[in-house]
Amino acid sequence: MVCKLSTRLMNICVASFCKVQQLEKAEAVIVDAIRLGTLPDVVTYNTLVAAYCRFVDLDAGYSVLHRMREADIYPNVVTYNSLIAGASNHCLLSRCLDLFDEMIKMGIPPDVWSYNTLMHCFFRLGKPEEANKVFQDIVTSKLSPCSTTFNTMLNGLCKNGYTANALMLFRSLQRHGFIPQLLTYNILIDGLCKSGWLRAARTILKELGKSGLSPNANTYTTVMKYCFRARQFEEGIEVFHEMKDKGYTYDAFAYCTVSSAFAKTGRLEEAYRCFELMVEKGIELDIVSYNILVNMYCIEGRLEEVYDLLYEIEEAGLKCDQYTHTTLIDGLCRAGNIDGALKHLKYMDTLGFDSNLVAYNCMVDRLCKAGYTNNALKIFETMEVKDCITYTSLVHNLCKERRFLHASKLLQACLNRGMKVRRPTQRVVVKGLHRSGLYSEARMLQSKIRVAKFCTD
DNA sequence: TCTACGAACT
Repeated sequence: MVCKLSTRLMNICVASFCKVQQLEKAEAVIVDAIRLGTLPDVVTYNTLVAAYCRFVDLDAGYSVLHRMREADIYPNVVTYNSLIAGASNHCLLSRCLDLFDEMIKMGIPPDVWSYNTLMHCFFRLGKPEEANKVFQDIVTSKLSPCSTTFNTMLNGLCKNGYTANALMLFRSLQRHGFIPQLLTYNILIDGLCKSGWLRAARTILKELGKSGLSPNANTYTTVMKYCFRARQFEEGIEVFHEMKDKGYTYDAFAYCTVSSAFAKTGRLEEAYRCFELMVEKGIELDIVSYNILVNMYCIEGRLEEVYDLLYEIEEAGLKCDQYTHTTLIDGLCRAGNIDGALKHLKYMDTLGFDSNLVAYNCMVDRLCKAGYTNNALKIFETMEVKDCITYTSLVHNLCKERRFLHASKLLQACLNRGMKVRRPTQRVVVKGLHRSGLYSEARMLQSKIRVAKFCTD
């Protein structure tokens, strides 16, 4: 009995250290406990597996699995779920699936948590069909779906562009007696806003108000972000004050949302003030907050100071990510230092990020805006991956230079690749072709637009 | 002891 109690106490200590990312201290607790005669159990090891997967990497989590085997402790479904989550967070789908095989071979049947995590992994990788298959499996199998199953599904549908399906699923769940949680509302409000379904988002927000639940800091931050994005500043600031009145303390998310919105609209003094408030509150800056500061310096053209800031980021033990580099590249272009931007872009290429697409797009867009369309086209030719934003920047600027035929060819290439192009962009090209007397090209483009519309509808 | 939401770059 005494031993059991001390194992529980040890586990509470280990979990507390793991929670705040102090893995060495957690390990030290275990060493001390063993010295005093208390052996770690499966819960102790599971806590470590989860922490190593979250804060280090999957292999570190896996090495704890080996340690538990050496200690003759058998992993259970929670152990594997932590590993699956680790694989999922690093987008390692094949490792996720291997772990499923491994646990089944070991006689540990996956539970609804395992499947929820797999579903989330498919959604994160942009594979909604596979995620939906997992969802259907959960619903029709003996595993009963839980609220996380539905929340994960709703979130995944929204993030993968299936907003209408998410809304339909939500209504159908409600008809079947599902009581939405605050998290469910937050997921839907953000998802609907992101897809531009502002009216539907407002309806859900109203339903949240009537549900007896109170919005939290997360809800306020989301609503605020979309007010700013829709250029409804006064409304956004109102939400900001309402959040304060309701007694919510602002966290890094709220401060970052507001200061970045101010910066984007040229209200730099207010942006800095907001950022300072965050620092005064003692909120530790993470890489996202630093990136917002980098952007503010770039907007002001304080590029020398940006380099100091990059140094400060590394000094703080953080790592510059693709946003940091992209923001700097954009800032260099904005300041007219195209050579510097190109140099940094090449440097970024060597850093091994998943994608440098946005950085390339910044280069293309800023070159176009500065009137160097041919240089932008040269960069465009070297790009392996392009998206509709790449094409749209070029098309608009070619039109500005009255190079409608070239714009039309690019627009068609874009449509042929199945990318969506905004209506105003299409109209500019068609109108330009007509005005220049290029009627047959205009007809060809219009028919391409119709076919593309038919395919996407 | 394990899963799901909000902040940054065109």
